[in-house]
Amino acid sequence: MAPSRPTIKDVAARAGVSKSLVSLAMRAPDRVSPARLTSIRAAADALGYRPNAAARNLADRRSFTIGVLVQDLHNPISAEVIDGVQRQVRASGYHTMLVTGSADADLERGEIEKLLEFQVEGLIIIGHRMPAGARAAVDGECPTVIISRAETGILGLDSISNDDVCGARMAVNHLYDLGHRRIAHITGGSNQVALLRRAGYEAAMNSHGLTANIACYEGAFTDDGGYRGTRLALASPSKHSAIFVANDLAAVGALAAIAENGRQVPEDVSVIGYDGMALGALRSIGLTTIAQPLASMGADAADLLLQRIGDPSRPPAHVNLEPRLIARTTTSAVSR
Amino acid sequence: MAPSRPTIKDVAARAGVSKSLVSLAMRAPDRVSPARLTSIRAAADALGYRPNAAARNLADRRSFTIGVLVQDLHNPISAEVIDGVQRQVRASGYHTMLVTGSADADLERGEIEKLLEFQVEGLIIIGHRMPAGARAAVDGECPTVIISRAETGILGLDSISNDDVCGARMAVNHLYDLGHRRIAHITGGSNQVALLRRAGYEAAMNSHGLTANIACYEGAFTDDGGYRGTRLALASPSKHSAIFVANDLAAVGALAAIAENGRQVPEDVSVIGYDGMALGALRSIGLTTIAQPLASMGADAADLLLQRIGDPSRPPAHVNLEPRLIARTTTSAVSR
DNA sequence: ACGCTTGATTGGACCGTTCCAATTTGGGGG
DNA sequence: CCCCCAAATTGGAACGGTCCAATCAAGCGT
Repeated sequence: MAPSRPTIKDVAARAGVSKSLVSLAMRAPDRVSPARLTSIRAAADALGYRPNAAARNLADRRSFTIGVLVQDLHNPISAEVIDGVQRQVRASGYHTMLVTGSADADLERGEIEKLLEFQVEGLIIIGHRMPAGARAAVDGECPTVIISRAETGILGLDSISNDDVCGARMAVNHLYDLGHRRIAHITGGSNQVALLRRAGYEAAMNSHGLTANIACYEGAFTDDGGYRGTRLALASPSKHSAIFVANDLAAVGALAAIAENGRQVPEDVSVIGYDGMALGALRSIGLTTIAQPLASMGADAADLLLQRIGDPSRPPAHVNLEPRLIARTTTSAVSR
Repeated sequence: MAPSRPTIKDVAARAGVSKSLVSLAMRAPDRVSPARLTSIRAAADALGYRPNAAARNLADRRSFTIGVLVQDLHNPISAEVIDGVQRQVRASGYHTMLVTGSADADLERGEIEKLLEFQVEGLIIIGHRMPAGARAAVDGECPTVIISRAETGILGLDSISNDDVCGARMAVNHLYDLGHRRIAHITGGSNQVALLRRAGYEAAMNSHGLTANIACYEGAFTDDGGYRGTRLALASPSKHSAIFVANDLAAVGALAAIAENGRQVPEDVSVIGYDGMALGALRSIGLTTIAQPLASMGADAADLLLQRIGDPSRPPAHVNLEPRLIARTTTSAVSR
């Protein structure tokens, strides 16, 4: 019932040649005579031959595959980064093997282990968390690039990130240019990324001479975090005319808090987020935001990785891409 | 520089035993004497030994891997389905290899081909489009389950879907129970899924004796599609008090159209979507919806696949899961 | 015609495992 | 003590490819 897939040997037999020639025909068609080539090809698809990757990888001692660990598949941001990675990886004749991380560090480690067992030639980690166990395992064994916003070059790995400090300044500058002075910040918690964005906010405020107006409210990178932080901000005596929220998801939460408070966006309060997730572009939301160049980050990561595969001794590089402002409808000039 | 990974042979040498014993120790530790086991293990991790999956798969003639093709990674729905698949697949000792489809049918076909070369033991396709070229390739070669809302058993494949007709009726019934009678439907276009939902809407309207009130407006499964369809609906002379939109994304577009029209949700118009995407749960949106049991669909698909792997001759099964209503804030009793 | 170069083809070793038949060990019972 | 059996261990043949050195088959210039 299970005639098990035909092998190169079967093809050879049917075409009346040696298996070596079949192998050659597959890899370098121009090195076998046209006549043989034809009959080999005929035999191959008469039999429905499909090369066995395991055997090929074993013999080649390489897999032409690069592994991608996505820590949070639910984050819509991941999809875009993956697109970028795939496009670039494919263009170089490599193939991609995707694996999802999870809160469970052991599972995550297991996934990486699998990837390594499969002899991936490189690893791309998408997410801002360095898989704990994986670090050691990966280190020095397999070229790795981490796409994240944090851990800037702390490890000896290549990394790609967006420039959070710069992005945060862009956000503040945008509001400043619109005439806002009482600009509050809803933080994203105490993780690396959130701290950088906060630092950028403070730096920009300072450079505009608005040191006295700096006001940070505790939030988180979630709908709820933004909602709660914003309630705090609205309750404060200082009447903020604009709010820079640590990420888009939280900014959407901020919108809810503002509406609940009976104020209008952007008439009473302007809101700007960070990330550029597709969600913000929806008509009902129209969130102004600082967009990370997600696809580029993916593509650059792939480039970096391929370079390192080519030259493992190259010193680790850290690429920090500049995000860009997308002005939509949640920000407007301050009203007198 | 590249000492290339140690093999089972290196471990054997270092532990002073034969490679066969090392192999055995890895697979069935209890069949090796404790003393040897200890020294083998010591040698293994002194060397940082990691089994070579290619070699193992070759020798075993199986991969313990199942391939997953995700047609639209950007659709947040995919992530949840994948979660379900992974959980179940892992529980059975299998491993998952994820691959993304794309608009380009050739690329998609290529990805499936790769999966098959890797000797995956089964295939799960997430998406409502049957990868054109893949169909033939896959057919009869590799157990396959398709998770989709359409193609109900048309193919000889196992499939999982949610019951769109039933879900649409639930949506209408919910509105009906709230006292609504002038219920409009914004369609999702002319694809299979959209048609089923529309059919469910019409059936429900009929069974409530509201045949005369049936009103479908052309839309699409996008933010914009919902927006446009809803504008049509609002412009019509029949004053609809409630709108059932073909999916959540479009429902969010509907919300925008309604707001733009100066009406309130749910006071003036109730809105209900379909899918249950996470987005709808955001505070700013609070969309009432018919939620597909995404994780269950994934898990069931995995189960089905594993069953079929166990018994390839089992006749194809089609599981149609019932969705459930999640009432949030975009629907309320009709106001007199 | 003839040795030669060149291109086409082949046989067999090898990649890192698993598996099985065969061999070695280690006691226990008589 | 020796014999026998079970448990522990080993050697070598697959698995399905790739690659290389060796063999074969043509042309070609002189």
